Amino acid sequence: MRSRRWRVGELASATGTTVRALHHYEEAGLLAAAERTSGDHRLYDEAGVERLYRIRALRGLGMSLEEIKKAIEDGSILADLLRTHLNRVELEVDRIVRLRDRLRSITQSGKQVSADDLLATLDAMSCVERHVHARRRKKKANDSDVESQWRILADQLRACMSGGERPSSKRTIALASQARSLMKSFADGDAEVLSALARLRIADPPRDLAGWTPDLIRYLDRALAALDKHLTTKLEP
Amino acid sequence: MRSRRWRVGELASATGTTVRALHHYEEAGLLAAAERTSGDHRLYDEAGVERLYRIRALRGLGMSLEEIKKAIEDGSILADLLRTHLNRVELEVDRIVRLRDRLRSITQSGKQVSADDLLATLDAMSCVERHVHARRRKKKANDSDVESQWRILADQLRACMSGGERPSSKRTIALASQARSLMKSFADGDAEVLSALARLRIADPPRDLAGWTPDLIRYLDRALAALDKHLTTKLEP
DNA sequence: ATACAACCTCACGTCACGTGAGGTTCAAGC
DNA sequence: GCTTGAACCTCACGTGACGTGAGGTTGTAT
Repeated sequence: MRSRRWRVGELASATGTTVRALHHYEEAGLLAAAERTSGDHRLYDEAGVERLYRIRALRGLGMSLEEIKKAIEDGSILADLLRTHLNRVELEVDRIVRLRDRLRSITQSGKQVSADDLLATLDAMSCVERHVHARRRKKKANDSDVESQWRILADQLRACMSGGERPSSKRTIALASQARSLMKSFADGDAEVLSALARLRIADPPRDLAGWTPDLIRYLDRALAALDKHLTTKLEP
Repeated sequence: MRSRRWRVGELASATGTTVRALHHYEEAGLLAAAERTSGDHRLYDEAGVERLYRIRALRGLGMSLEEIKKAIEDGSILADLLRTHLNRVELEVDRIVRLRDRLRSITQSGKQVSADDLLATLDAMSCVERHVHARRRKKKANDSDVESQWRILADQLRACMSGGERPSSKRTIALASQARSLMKSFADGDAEVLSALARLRIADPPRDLAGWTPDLIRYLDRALAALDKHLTTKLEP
């Protein structure tokens, strides 16, 4: 029972990547060939194809290769990643359609193009590019600050949970709001994708920080839901 | 009559770019502030906003900053660039909708995801990213080869034009086909955008190559149109 | 005067590859 | 078996559009 195999050029061409990228992923410890021929040619299998999809999807979500490396060993379910990816693509469709509509309106109006038109167009353009920005912002700056904030937040949230406070209590909601702020700084405001990433245990809160146990994360999820409900109620026009 | 002014941070924030990028564009000779305050703060005007739009739109079309610098001094009409940009965005909408539809179909099917599904998804993903690839491919490799090919092609096409051949003659169409191949290698197959870029005198054929006069470019345009008509007639099922 | 945000220039660093060099392997055709 | 050319290998320098931080000045509000 010999399963399918792809040489590096075949895989690159079938997936629209490059041989160089596949080499690079192997060097980076992300994706090794299933085997080598006697002549040392790489042969990838179906598991490799799936792994390549994971790599490229997570990269599209703004993660660096180093982060992808960590995330990809999680044994997360492919279907979850597909859903997260789809959510992200839906957002991108919305953004680019918005830009298209703006450009259509400008080019069809026959009037002189105003500076405000161009400013708004430029802003829409940067929204389309936003995922690239998010990737590049993931630098070391203030990592220790962010980590200590997460740790403090975990302590406070655990006190609420241990003390039997409902996720919708005033205090818990305030902490959830803080958590949201921290999370926003990671993924540039895409709250919906963020919560999906959190479920994938990829995004903040960092998994390797003491205190952020699965039950605490679930508690935070419920607090975030309560926060959303609270905000919706409060903001009804 | 004092027109509007933006400080660098205001412009960056209104357009979704960064202060650093605006600094960089100034260094690169792409976009200078209209004036400076007594404290040396930059002040941009409406012409600067327009120029920033041009820069970002051309960058989105895959050009390097150096190429943008050349292109932007052409005195081309803003409306033409807006149209070209819109054409490009329409293509991008198509591509990302295709990817979204594929992801929807996979996540909703409830069946095991096959390697072929993933291969096709990865390919669709790379189509979405295609403009980034085109930018990165503009390297020195084979520039002299490409230039000589363009030169030879110009000579041959001029012979047809001077000899009074219609753009739809067999020989002219064959040359147009060759031109299309050369153009494809530049912009990764986006023929529609390519012809728009050619009209903007941005893309190939290179403007600084002897022989590619405006009348010859117009002749090529007509030959390309005749080629398209010829192909459509030939390929009718 | 003080405080803080926004600004200035300078300059090293980034990251996911691109590119080319120099060589080997593979497969098809004769 | 030999030849040819495409596909493959490893190695390693280079890339480009900024990101980031340092150290200082300017502008505005209190």
